[in-house]
Amino acid sequence: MPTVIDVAREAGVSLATVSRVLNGSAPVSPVLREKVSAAVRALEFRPNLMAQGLRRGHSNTVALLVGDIAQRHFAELTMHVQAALEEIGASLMLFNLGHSAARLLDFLERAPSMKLRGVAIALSDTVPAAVEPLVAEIRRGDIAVVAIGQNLTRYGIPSIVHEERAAAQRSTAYLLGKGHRRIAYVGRIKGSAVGSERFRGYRAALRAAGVFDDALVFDLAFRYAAGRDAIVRARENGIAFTAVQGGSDEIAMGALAALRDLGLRVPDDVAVVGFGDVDMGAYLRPALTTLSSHPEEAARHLRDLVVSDANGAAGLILLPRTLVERSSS
Amino acid sequence: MPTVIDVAREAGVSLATVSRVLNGSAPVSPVLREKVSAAVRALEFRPNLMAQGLRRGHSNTVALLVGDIAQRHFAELTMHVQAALEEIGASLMLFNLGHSAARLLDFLERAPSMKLRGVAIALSDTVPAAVEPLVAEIRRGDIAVVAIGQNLTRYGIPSIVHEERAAAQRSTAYLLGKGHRRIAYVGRIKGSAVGSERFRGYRAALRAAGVFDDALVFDLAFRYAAGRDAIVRARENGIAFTAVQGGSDEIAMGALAALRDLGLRVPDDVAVVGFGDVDMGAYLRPALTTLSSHPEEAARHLRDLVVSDANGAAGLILLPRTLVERSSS
DNA sequence: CTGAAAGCGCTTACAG
DNA sequence: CTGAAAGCGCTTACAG
Repeated sequence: MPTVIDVAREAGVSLATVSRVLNGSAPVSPVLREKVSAAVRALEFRPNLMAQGLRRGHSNTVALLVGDIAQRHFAELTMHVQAALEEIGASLMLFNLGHSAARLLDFLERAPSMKLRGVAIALSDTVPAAVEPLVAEIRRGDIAVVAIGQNLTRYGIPSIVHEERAAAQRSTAYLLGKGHRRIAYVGRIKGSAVGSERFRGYRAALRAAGVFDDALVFDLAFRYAAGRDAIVRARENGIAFTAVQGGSDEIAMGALAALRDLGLRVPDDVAVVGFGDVDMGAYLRPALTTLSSHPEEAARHLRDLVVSDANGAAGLILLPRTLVERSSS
Repeated sequence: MPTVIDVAREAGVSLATVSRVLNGSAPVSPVLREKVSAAVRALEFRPNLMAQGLRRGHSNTVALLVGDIAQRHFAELTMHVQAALEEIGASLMLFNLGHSAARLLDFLERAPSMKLRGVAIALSDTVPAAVEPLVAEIRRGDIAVVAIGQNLTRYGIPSIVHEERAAAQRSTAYLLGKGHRRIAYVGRIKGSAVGSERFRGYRAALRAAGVFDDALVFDLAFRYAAGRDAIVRARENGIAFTAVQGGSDEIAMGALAALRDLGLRVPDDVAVVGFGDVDMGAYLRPALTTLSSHPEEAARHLRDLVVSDANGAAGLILLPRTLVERSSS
């Protein structure tokens, strides 16, 4: 692998000039610039990223911490984040937390030594206050820290979030508008900050209509199993309902399967609404009514925050969700 | 951030001793070892990964190139690869190719300058021969290159693959055993090496039974849409069949939706079999019959190859698939 | 077993 | 506009 020394020799200039041409960090005469460019091409030179990183104090890598990449919306987010970072020449380091707060803290502790360009925290789980000093330490190294999907501005972290409470409220109101009064909520998952946020919207809508009933709220396992188990258990306990608001599309899909197994028709006997508009939903039969998500937009905002070195602001960027009506409701 | 110099000063030893204790690279007397450890703890020292990488000649990051992270099985693979790499203290850099060969070549060209520890290529798309010299160049830098999901041993790349042809053949034989004679294949996707490999197994089974019919082979779009479009088009063209072998679970899911839309019952009118056993399949109704995948095992093998610095061997590791029978067939 | 010194490949004051 | 030199923070021969 050729180094800047080789390029300098080939071009007949100093190391400094090579570096200046490469980075455009200082004016260089057209003659030397062309010589350097020719040498770079001839040698197929590419700067050693480790050396560059050491010297500059940071790499061009952004770490994305996701709550659980097995969940569809995190996979979609990951895809868009990778693409958005690529636009600014940054690489994506992926770290899957698997819903573990311990793993989050562990990573944040190690982050300063990694010399990252940024850290994006994408979690639905409740984030412990212990992250605050760790984030402060990371920022001391001039690393951008951004939250996606959950509002962490209370820890001074700029956050890009979808509306959750208002969206769930709107969705529940939609079901109320269709005449439903017994609407179950599946997905106030224990430890999920986002899940309980959505729950609050659901509850607000039902309270406003005077039909909130705690017996219709289920917080069980997670993903498909949660949806299925909630339906099965409700049946066992003789709890009646005519609609289900899922805490996620995957939970709603699990509910659809359980309803089918119990011989209930959707939407005739029970209407089902998901959350997140995961691509699969449109291909289910009945297709899943849901609330949209905008991972691509979130990724774009993340990219911009990394570029502008967001630290300091700790602003909140809010992405709206819209109801996507399909045949399950 | 404290450096080794700070640790050395704190411990009253030389830099070399600090490094030796940190890396266990040479014997150090118990007394000094303890002094260094104490200093490391006191200062909460963590080695600068950029400096370490520059000096050692490589980082501890492994790049995973996936064909399309939007496809479920790539997301699952990514999850397991991240976990497996973590066991050896390595980080995962994720690069999504989006089925673009140009992007693959581009990444491989840049790879040597990244000073990675390894590159894992997980693609279903046909890989052009142009990768061969690029891979050779990468290896010159002592970076392990491994293929997952597609046999690239012809380019000298050790490969971890699932059986494809034999599995598809077995699956098709299973449908034949159920009495089906008109079995459609959806998923010989243009440019998909893995897809056409599966197709060959399907064809072999049907030819052995003397019932292969090219009119029943569909290679259209990809993912859900492929399955849906194939069914719709077959219907429009009056092509009859009683079973569908999908080139992937997602394609099969699209087919299920289309069949439902056309008023056909599964499995009574048409049986459907997928490929890959993506988690969603078990929650569909009817649940999807499919062929298993073993991403966790693949990730484990990858980890081992990275550790043993696989280059040179170029062996083939074959993972078996088994038929997972559910209600769609 | 231990330390002083060189060097990995860059970038950036500093001096001209 | 240009170059010689220092230095980012490690690791590893080399000498003792």
